[in-house]
Amino acid sequence: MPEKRAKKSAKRPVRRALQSRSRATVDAIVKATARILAERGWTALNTNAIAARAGVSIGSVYEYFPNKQSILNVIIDRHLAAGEAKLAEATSILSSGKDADDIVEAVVSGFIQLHQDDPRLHRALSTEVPISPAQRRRIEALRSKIVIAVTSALSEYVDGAELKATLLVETADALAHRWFVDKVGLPVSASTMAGETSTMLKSYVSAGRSD
Amino acid sequence: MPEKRAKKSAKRPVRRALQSRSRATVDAIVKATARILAERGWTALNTNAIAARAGVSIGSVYEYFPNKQSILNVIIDRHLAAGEAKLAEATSILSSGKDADDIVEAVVSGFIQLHQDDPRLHRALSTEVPISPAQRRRIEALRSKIVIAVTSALSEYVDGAELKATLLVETADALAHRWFVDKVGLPVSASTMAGETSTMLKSYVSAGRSD
Amino acid sequence: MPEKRAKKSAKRPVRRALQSRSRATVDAIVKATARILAERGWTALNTNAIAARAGVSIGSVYEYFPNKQSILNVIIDRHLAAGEAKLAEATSILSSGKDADDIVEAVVSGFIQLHQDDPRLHRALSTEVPISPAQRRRIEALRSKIVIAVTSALSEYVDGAELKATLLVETADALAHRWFVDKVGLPVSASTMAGETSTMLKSYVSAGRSD
Amino acid sequence: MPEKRAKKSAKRPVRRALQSRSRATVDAIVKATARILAERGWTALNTNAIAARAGVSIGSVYEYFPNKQSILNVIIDRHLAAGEAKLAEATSILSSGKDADDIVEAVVSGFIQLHQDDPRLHRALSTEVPISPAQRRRIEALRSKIVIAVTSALSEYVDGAELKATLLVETADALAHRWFVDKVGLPVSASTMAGETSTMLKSYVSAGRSD
DNA sequence: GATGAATGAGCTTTCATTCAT
DNA sequence: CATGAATGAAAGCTCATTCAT
Repeated sequence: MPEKRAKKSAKRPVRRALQSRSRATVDAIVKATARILAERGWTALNTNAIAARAGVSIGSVYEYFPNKQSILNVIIDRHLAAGEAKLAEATSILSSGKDADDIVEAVVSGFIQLHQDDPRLHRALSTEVPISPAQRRRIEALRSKIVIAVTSALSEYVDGAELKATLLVETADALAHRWFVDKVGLPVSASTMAGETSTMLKSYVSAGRSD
Repeated sequence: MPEKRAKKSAKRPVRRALQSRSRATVDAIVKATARILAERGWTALNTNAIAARAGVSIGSVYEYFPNKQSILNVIIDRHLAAGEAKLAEATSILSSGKDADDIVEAVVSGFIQLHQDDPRLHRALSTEVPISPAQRRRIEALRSKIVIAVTSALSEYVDGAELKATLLVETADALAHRWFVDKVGLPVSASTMAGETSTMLKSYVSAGRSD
Repeated sequence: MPEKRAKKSAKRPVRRALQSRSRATVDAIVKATARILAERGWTALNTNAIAARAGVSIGSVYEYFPNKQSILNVIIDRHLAAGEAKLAEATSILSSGKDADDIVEAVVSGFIQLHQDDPRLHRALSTEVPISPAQRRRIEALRSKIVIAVTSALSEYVDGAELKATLLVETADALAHRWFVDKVGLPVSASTMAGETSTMLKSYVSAGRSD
Repeated sequence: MPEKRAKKSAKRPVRRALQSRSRATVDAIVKATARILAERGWTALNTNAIAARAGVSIGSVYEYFPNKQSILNVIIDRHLAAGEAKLAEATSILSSGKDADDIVEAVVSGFIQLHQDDPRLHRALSTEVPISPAQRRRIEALRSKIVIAVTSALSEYVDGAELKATLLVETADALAHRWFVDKVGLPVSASTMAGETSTMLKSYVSAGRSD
């Protein structure tokens, strides 16, 4: 069995090669899942379809994932990671920001960017896929982090920063979802709605400030 | 033919008794469905569970509903009907309202009342249950009606009433959902959040008005 | 309860009236069954459909018939009775017949008349409805009777009457079914096929006769 | 990459082994279906019984067949294929035949062979199983082909070949069914009946020929 | 007797998961 | 490790039959 010896004698490279192959397989599975979810929805998502779409066997899917939910968890995790990345990115803007309006602008545009990236997948994740309590906690934790960051950024400009940050974040998130994911019944374009959203929130955040 | 007369005179009560039995069965099925949905979620909702929870046989479920989805449709319909009733009720307030602030108050409190009624069921319906395109259209139609009513009410007080009505309705709906259905991560009580929501929206709606 | 006394005091007329009502109900059920069978086939035949079509309640169906099969049995029985009636009628022709050709003619036209009466029902009965072994025996018994009658009629004209009668009866039955029930792929009209059938069978029956 | 080569060289046998396993499963399912149909009839045929009898799980049945009807289609197809094979085989006899009697003999014995092969299954297929319109067309198409072949074979010996071929084929088919499938009420052995059938048909076909 | 609501065994089918190859 | 055939619990639904009214 030459393969076996090869593995033993040259563990590192082969392992690394294998790992990259593994990673590729995992990635193919996750991407296939996301594609099916975005294109055909939760009801059409089954493990055989995932395997077929990923170009691997169903056995391989279970080689890398203990069950179907765990694939979804990866997708949700990636979404949350994207959210965290966006948060980190925004934090620098927030901290280096000039005034409260810039902060509102950063929050609103941050959520819009988040929802504009693959809105069909986003919709599926937020309205079809059953979320486990653990995932829900992770989502809320991220939300909380964002609120804290925004609170801290706002606190030097306004009073009652936490309350305002909470409203700002929730409203920006919900309305970005409506304008760019649901996209229905809008009297004007989504970006006009986004502008109006900013206007409303800037006015709200700045209301009654000390200066 | 005395039997015939006897039968005729007896038919009504029997018929009525039967009808009330039927209605009770239908009601038990719908209620059981709503209960399971609220308590154990869409994933746990199956026709056998519905029958068991309703205390009827699976056959009775299919005596009154052609399929599983149709039971859900009734529940969704009832929810929409509740929304429409609330709208009708609010409309009188809107039309007899004194100023723009009253309108905002009516919209915000209307959505809060809507979301406070069985929030777990509300959550299940809005984030788990697969909604058919037809149902989605009905939901959007109701939203649209509400926006129109609010637009009309606002138009005598402010400029750009439609845009403002849209933002007002969407924000009120989304935030009421967050404060009273999701109920997570709030720095203060839900009703304080609601008060803040009203404040923000009143200020937004009244901003830049002519007088 | 005046009805009850009425029943007791005037048993006969009421009983007869009831019996005729019963007979009407039974008849409606049987006719509805036959209609559904002829029009929509065995797969569409269920007891609720029968009750609805007969204009009676499902309970009444089970008042008069112990189960679904027993309704079918009545239909099959009626068909067999029609066959027996046709046989009795034909027997007089057979016995008063002038020659072997008349006998063949009588047999062929007898089967044609049998198959022409409601061919869709006939088709359903012969190719869809599951026949119980008991029914099959009854059918074979009737066949047997016919063969015996034909044998007896033929025996004064030909040798080997039983063999010839068997072939005659089976061929006439099978071909009448093909020409008038299946009605497919015929190069000429069904009645021309029937004429040819007679010709063939007359020639066969008369072949090698003593005269 | 020795593994790859090893895999490649090993793939074929494995693939073949898998294929033969699949084929064995498919075959077991089809055979089980045919057995149940022959022994216990259409009423007793359900997918669970098929799986149990085939010694496979119900899941495997649906791995290879999209639904119950498709299993039956395979059986019907096989029957039709057997009929077509018999036709092809008979055609050579027909074309190389010496006279009209040989043709009749070939047709009669062809149908007998067809019906003698698993007569119980044959009976179930022809009198119980619901045949789709498409299958019915296929059956009639085969019948039509046979009639055309026989017509062509007969046309050099007799006048009105098509009419005679139609009667010949229909009679041979129907009577072979009666003698070898239904097997009831025969005064003499099935093969004697078959001989008589041939005699009748030979005489009919040759009647009124020119020579 | 008549009614029709209720019953539940039993059917077809799906799909997450396992395991022999 | 990869494969994909096989598994079987579980779901949706039908319909002959029963039984309270």
